[in-house]
Amino acid sequence: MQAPPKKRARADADKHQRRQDILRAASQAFADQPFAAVTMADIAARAGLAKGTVYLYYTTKEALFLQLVTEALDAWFAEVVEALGRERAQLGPDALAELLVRTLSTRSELTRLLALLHPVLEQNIADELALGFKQRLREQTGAAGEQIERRFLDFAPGDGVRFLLRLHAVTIGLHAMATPSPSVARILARPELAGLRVDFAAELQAVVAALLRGWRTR
Amino acid sequence: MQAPPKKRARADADKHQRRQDILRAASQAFADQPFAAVTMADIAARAGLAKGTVYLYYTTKEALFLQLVTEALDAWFAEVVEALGRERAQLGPDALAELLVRTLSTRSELTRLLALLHPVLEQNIADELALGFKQRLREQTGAAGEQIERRFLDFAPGDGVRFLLRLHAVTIGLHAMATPSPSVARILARPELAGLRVDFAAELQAVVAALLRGWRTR
Amino acid sequence: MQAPPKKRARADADKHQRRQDILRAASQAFADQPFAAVTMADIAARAGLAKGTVYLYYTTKEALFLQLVTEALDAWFAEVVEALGRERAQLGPDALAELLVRTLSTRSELTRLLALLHPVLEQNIADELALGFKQRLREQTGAAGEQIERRFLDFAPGDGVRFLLRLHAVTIGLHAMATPSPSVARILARPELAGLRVDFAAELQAVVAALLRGWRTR
Amino acid sequence: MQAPPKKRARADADKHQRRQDILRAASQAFADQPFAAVTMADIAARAGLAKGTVYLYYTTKEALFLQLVTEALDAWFAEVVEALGRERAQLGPDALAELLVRTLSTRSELTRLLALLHPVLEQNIADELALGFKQRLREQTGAAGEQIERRFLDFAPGDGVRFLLRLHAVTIGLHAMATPSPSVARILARPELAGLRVDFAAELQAVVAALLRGWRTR
DNA sequence: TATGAATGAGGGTTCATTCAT
DNA sequence: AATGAATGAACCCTCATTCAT
Repeated sequence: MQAPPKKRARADADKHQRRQDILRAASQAFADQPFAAVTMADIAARAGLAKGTVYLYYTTKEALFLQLVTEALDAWFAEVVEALGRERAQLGPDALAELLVRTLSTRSELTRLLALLHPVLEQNIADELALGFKQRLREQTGAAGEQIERRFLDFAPGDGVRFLLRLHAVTIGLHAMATPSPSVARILARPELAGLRVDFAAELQAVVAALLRGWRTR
Repeated sequence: MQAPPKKRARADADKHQRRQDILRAASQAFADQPFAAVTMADIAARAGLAKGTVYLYYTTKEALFLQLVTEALDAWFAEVVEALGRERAQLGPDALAELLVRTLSTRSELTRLLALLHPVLEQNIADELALGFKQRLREQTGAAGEQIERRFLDFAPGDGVRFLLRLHAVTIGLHAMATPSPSVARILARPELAGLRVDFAAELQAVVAALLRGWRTR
Repeated sequence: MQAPPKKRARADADKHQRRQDILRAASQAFADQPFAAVTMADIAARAGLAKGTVYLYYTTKEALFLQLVTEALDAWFAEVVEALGRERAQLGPDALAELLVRTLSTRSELTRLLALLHPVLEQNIADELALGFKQRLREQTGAAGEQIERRFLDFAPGDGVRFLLRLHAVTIGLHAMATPSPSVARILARPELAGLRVDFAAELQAVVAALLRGWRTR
Repeated sequence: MQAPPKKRARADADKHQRRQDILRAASQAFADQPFAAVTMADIAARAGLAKGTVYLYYTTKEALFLQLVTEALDAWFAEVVEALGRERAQLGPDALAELLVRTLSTRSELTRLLALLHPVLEQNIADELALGFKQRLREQTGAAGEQIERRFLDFAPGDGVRFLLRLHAVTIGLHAMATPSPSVARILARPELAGLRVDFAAELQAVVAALLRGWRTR
């Protein structure tokens, strides 16, 4: 009982499709288990490919997931830019925070990946790949940052990028705190520990709004 | 020529001392390598003990490091409380942020451990241990939170704890972003990517100050 | 259906025995397959041990087999020295060659290992191990060399060691040529290729005798 | 920007050229790394061909290198025969040895390949190929052997071939011993281990000369 | 004939943890 | 309480070879 070999991807379009297939397979595998538990063999199997084939498209496991981050970030940036573009007037701190939190809190894959980005994914990738990722990040951050600067009065030039980086940090941290292990989740269910529970979306909203409200150093 | 077996720790004081020895050994080992690279064998050797002995005092590697976090947090809370106690008057956002950042940015072991806490340390510990840790955390957070509430005008009751949790999140996130892998560090050295570099202390100061400035929801 | 864990080897004697057990297991596995085909898992299984346990006694596969060479060489040197000691008078080239060939050609494990020694075994061992091996080799070669010098008139001081090294080389080379792959063995069975067949013992005898006969430079 | 597909080799001359190109590429790749480290992909790239194309000309990696041995041997035999032909008179053992050693010790590719021949190259080739190689070897050995018999008084008919096979064996063995791994080379640099160092050319000269000197069984 | 995408077997090694002594 | 021998799961990646295009 074995799947037939995949058709060979000769044209660029086919290759691109294959990369996408692998990415989808990785995304699926990542959906219900932590990064460390996802094996390349599993990804290959889900994509209907042999193990070695995956390595034709991604040189390492980290490189593969870095691409996943890239695409998830792209999608998020696109949504943010689009949403901001739809706004006619300036946004207040709460409205801006709400827009960002809404787009982030529905993207749990992205937030999980962001938490992985620095301690794991960026640890085993070629310089070239890292460079590409960072340059793209700079561009996206730059473009979205400018867009944000136009929608939020208190932002001076350059503040958009600064803000996005800080949003990134807050997202990472809150995500970690809001995602307890099963064991810890049980503990936190106790009433007396209610104060330590973190609701990702609510906290993110609160923190980002406050950050924006207090932005101007005066 | 081999070290003689350690004297048995019978009295409670001896046992406590042994636990401390192990903790110091772990701290040393952790100082110059990442968590994953620290082996229990290494810790045991540094403590002059056999591998098995370490397990008499800490049931898992994670439990051991959780204790390390506990002590590092204790020390930090103590310093914060002490420093706040020394202040006579109310503190402004910048001053409060400065106090917190100063005490945090000099404790790199603590910040590294905090980044590990949720994704790693809390993954493999007994419920009992997790409970103890969280309860202590609640107490410390509670006490320090109250103290902070007294020093910062905009804080309402309960805000101290909330703020500390958010500080925790920001610390985790900024630490991750400010600690690139060697490969990524090389990349970020390029002038055009200057905007993506994160200076832990400076950013923490900026974020925390803004957070405090914008605290009051009105 | 699983073997019970081996009793723990605490005493030095027990540990030595365990090393021997592993060595025997490796020897068995090596008897009917080439080095590359022997897996550490196989060796462990034959020794009734877990895979990891083997690594407590030998740090790498190569280190393990280097020990096998060591012991096989020890045994051969012992036999040679003993046999030479039994001779009362000087030996002629043919007699000396015969003695050496007899002791070598019955030790196919040794000759196979010698062929592996330089291109494989010495490739992945710690300097310390390599040093120990070479020093022991020097001692054994030195002792056996002196013994030989006493039994063969044409040898001047130092010639014993020189001769043994050359014997080593010839052994390696002839063994390689006398051990064709199945495919090549089939080919060489053809009558017209009879001239290319190499009989290890016969050739070794001829070469060594000639080498001795022609030793004196004069 | 990619190299265009190579023009198709239709004429026999073209095909022969392509085989030569591949051989040259393999030779280059083999020059600075061990056999195992040379990949077929590397060879193909150096030859400006696709991986699959190489397999149109050589069925396996071993077959390719066997051809390399063949050519290197051809060249050596040619040089030897030519050099012997230039000699007018008989050669003494030292002179004959010197001639052979000179021609061998400058051909490190050949000696490296010979060391590979039996344990590696002859392991994975079609019978047909092995047959061709052995037959050619027999012819070359036969021709060169006869030539040598004419130049060395002590040789009886058939001795030339016998001698060449033994020369082959000695070459293999001494090459292995004279080519230590980096680690072992470090070890052998110690003064007390000087006696175990093997200088390929010097040893080969000594052994071959002795072999010749002692040739006549009487 | 040329290409290069696809295949998939294959194994040494680490190390947290256990438990006999 | 201390020891340290024994356990065994876990896994990425390479690369010779094949074969559809």
